Amino acid sequence: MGMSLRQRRRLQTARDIQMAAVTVALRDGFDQMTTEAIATEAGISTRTFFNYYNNKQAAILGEAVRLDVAGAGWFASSEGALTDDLARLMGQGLKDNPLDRAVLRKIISVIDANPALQDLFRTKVDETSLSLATLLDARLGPDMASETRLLAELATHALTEAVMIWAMDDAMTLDDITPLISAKLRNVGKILMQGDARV
Amino acid sequence: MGMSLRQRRRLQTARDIQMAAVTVALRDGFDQMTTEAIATEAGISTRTFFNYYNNKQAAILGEAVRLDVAGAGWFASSEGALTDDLARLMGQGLKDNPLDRAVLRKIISVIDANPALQDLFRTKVDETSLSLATLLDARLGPDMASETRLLAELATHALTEAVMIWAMDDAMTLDDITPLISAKLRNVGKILMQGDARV
DNA sequence: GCAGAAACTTGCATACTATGCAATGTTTAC
DNA sequence: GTAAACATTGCATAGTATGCAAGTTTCTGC
Repeated sequence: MGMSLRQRRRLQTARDIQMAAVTVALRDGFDQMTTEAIATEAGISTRTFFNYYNNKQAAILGEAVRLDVAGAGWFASSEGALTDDLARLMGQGLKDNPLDRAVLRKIISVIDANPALQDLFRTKVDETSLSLATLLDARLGPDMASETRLLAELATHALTEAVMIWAMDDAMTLDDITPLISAKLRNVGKILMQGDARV
Repeated sequence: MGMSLRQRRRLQTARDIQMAAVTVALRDGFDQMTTEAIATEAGISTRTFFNYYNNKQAAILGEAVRLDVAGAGWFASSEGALTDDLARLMGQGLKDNPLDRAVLRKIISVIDANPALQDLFRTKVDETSLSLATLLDARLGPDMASETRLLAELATHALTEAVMIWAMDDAMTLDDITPLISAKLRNVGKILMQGDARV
């Protein structure tokens, strides 16, 4: 019931290309990096490169964290604090989408050196935001539709920050991410209410 | 003290190109749109097009709203509700960067038809976020550094949503945007605190 | 006003990105 | 074992983007 040979090869090639892209980006700089260089490094033709990724950027950023919307029915009806539930939801998402710390660090290096990639990274992360908005809609009801999107983006940004911190800190485990997100969200909530008597 | 002839022409050409880009995008579809078509529509050479914009996307999205960081000293030391002050700050930014409702509507049409542009639009908006983060740092102090960025992004997203609503609703004035942003932020704050006893 | 500096437009050359198509080879399913 | 599905590749081609140099317009200081 494991993957077929074809599927395993495809996945492996996709990873090889990503590694090659990151390697070349760190070596030559992102702006100087050509698809030809990536293909050569990965041992494939440039044509094959485009069979796997639509462009260079996509090759460097991997797959986005995908939330298991189906398995998150509990979220809509939970009575817990929203910040905690959001954090739990995303913490679960991370466990379902294992990240390689070493690869992530390299990716972060490339992003740090190329601000233009930051946008693409956020865009990638915001794919998560979409499924989250659906879940929030279910929990908060239609009255809050306009705030739902803001909240979803806020939560995914918090997730991104937390993942970055985790990637850089060997002492952290994946389990430490959930409370970190929770704390971040709660702090933002507190700050937002600062000086506001209308709570 | 007015702009020189050169400056006025440059600005006008930049606007002409943007109009041309939007027109062509609506006519041919963004994916089918070529730089050559834009240049022809704008009455310039393709080479000149690239003297004004780095790429097609940039030609469609105009300049980002720029906050007047220098003139916002009041923000750091204000005692008012943070949500209100943020809204006021961004409302002021809008007045300093007058938007053309008709053009904005066309841009929104193009974006709606091309999800890929949504990311770029947000990226554009997030340029505002950077200056905002600086101001928030000054107000909240170094302890809150990690939440500052989240807050800045949240606020700029709220700004974007409010501007979209304004663009679509002729009955709204620019002055209506400030309280709208304020309300959105306050609601997000409330929702974040939902079920949280630790306030 | 006029001369020279600075800026703008353009064509041309060139490197790179990205896609379609067709040929060939590999894996899968029955 | 065979046919269908899928993967890799080369080739052709359209489009993106930049550097450079030549020609023109605008600006600056006198």
